[in-house]
Amino acid sequence: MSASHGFSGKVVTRFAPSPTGFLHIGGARTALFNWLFARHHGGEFHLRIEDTDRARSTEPAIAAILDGMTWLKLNWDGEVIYQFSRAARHAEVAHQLLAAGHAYRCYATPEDLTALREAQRAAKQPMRYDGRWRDRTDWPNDTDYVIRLKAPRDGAVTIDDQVQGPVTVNNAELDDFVLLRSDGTPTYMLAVVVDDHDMGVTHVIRGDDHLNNAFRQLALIRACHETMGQWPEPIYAHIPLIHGADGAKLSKRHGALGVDAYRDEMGLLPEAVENYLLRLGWGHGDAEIISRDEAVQWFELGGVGRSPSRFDLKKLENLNGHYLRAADDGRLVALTAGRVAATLGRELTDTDRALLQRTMPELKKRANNLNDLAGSSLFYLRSRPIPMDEGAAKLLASATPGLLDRARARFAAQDDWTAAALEQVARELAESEAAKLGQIAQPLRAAVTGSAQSPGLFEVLEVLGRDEVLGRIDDALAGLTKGTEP
RNA sequence: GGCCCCUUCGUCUAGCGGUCUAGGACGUCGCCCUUUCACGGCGAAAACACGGGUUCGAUUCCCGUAGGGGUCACCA
Repeated sequence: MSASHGFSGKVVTRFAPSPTGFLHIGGARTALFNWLFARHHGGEFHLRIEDTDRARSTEPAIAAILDGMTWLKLNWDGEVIYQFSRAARHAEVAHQLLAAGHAYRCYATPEDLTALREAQRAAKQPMRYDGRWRDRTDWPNDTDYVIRLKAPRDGAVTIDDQVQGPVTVNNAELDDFVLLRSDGTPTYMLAVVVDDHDMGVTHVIRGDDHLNNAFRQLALIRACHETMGQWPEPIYAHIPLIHGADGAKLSKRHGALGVDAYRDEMGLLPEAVENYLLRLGWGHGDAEIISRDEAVQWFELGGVGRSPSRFDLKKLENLNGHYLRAADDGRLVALTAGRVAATLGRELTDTDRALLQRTMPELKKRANNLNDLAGSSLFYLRSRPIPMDEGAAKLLASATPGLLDRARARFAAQDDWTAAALEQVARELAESEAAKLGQIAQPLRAAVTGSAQSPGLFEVLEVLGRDEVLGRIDDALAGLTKGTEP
């Protein structure tokens, strides 16, 4: 028997994270795929918070998930659904199943179950609930019980997974799992099936780690169908997990961070993260830079690979550099202002912002993330004397003696303070000194920017203005600096 | 350990029996541009895990082996 094949009708997907930690990169990709699939088919995408585990679910985690989804612009349709609020409905279904004979009361204590598992382990048998209460009716009347599904014991189930292909599991591998806990709250297995049904979810797209669960859920769905009628089976798509750069499970060390870390600590743009996540495990010919419109147009489950992929920060950063260069300058000013102000230790003035805006086209070519971008703009905004890094100090130390003084003299006499005119001055000086332009430009760059690298020197001189430039040269000549900075 | 899944350059991938002396991207290296660093341009090295089949023909299909991953709760 096969789960489900062709599909016609409105597509409904959902992203259902449990708020026990932050929205990590794998979850974000699952959300993205669900979002894209729904948008591609003109369907609906819902967000459901699986907070049935009261002890582990937290408010900050919920806030982080919503925040991350919003940052990535993965807008969901309708209200956020909190699973815990539907507990009564879940219990209702469990009791209907119980009444119909598709589920049963189990009075086994945790100690019984532990002993059972111990025995199975010792005998090298698979560790599964043995169904000891499956057919009993001699129920104690003063003891709590759980409700277990009376799962089929014979035959096999095949799921036609849209990513993994057909996967078959023998029912003998599955045990009678718990639907309703002894305190009356639903387990994940029950809650997912009931909520997906009630929400009209047509396609369940989730991490590969849930593939095994799909068989249990299908057994439950079929029991529901027989009990309550009209309980359609969703189409499944289990996407491969993301691993760390070393091939091991993604851990905090390699990127299993909250998406907020990508935004705040790493200074990445949401469109870059989206593009990267899209290409991780999915391809469309040779396409690398993919706009959101193209992604919506092209995305299909058949394009999702079957094997796990490794997280590659280098590629993400490269992509981020691409989107940084393509980003609007005003937006980049807004995104870097906070970082710049924090380093400078003061609020930015309108003049500062105008300066950032003006220099952004050149600065953004040299940065792959917002941290570097902010850092590269600092020299424009600092007041004298500016800090000098090691490379700059070296350039100054090895400069032709007296050359910087003579350059200063020429610039001091210069009226037309434009990049083109200043370059002309420098070239004339180089010629009269029989020096290469670099011999003048490099020490000058060091003096004026405090660094061995910067945007085009003459543009920098123009932006800084004559007084500031001459002052900085004087500082350098006097060996006056704030010391080295990283 | 049982069950399930996966396996093309270092990494992400294209390839859906012949078009593959295997394409693109990141990374690496070289060259060009050049006042530095970038950006940009050009180029190089770099892969079908292994063994059997099927076939006129396998990277593509099947079966093993090896390696990797997932999962086995009154967690989700």
